[in-house]
Amino acid sequence: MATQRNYWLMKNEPETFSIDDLKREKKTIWDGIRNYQARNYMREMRPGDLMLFYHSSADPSGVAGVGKILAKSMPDESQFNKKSDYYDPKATKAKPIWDAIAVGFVKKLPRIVTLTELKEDTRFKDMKVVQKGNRLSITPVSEAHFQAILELSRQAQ
DNA sequence: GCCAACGTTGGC
DNA sequence: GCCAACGTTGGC
Repeated sequence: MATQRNYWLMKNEPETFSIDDLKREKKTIWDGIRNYQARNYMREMRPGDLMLFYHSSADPSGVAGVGKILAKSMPDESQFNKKSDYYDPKATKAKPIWDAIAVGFVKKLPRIVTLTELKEDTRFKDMKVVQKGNRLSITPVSEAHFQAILELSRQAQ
């Protein structure tokens, strides 16, 4: 039986790393996630899964592109690095706490599908990212929501 | 820059 | 194991 492909949404501030950066670098290691729920979602990711690259704290905030999960999650090296902002003194090589995930560039959307649009369209009312107070940087997305966002990006706003 | 939401920490 | 204090996220 074929493995089910899953879909995700991953937030990042474009000032730090944007869809254009991913396009230029082709792939990246998504690290620095320090939230257990987000980490657990990373551990569920499988090669071939697709993700919506969401620009947060941006003007405008919204979905900017698509990436592909390239490999299963691995220990996040920054947790061992005392000089890193993401250093975690509780983590050891033998017992890592945090994971990172390799993400490849797939495409930049023709235009950003903004958070405002997603909130105004009742089709997306069950999406985690539009729900009030959701700060989680990684959330699962249904295939229907994923496809609908790509379709919206092909239409003028 | 404000602040609501909410996850984490640590004293008890 | 409770919960107050604190820190962070992220839209506005």
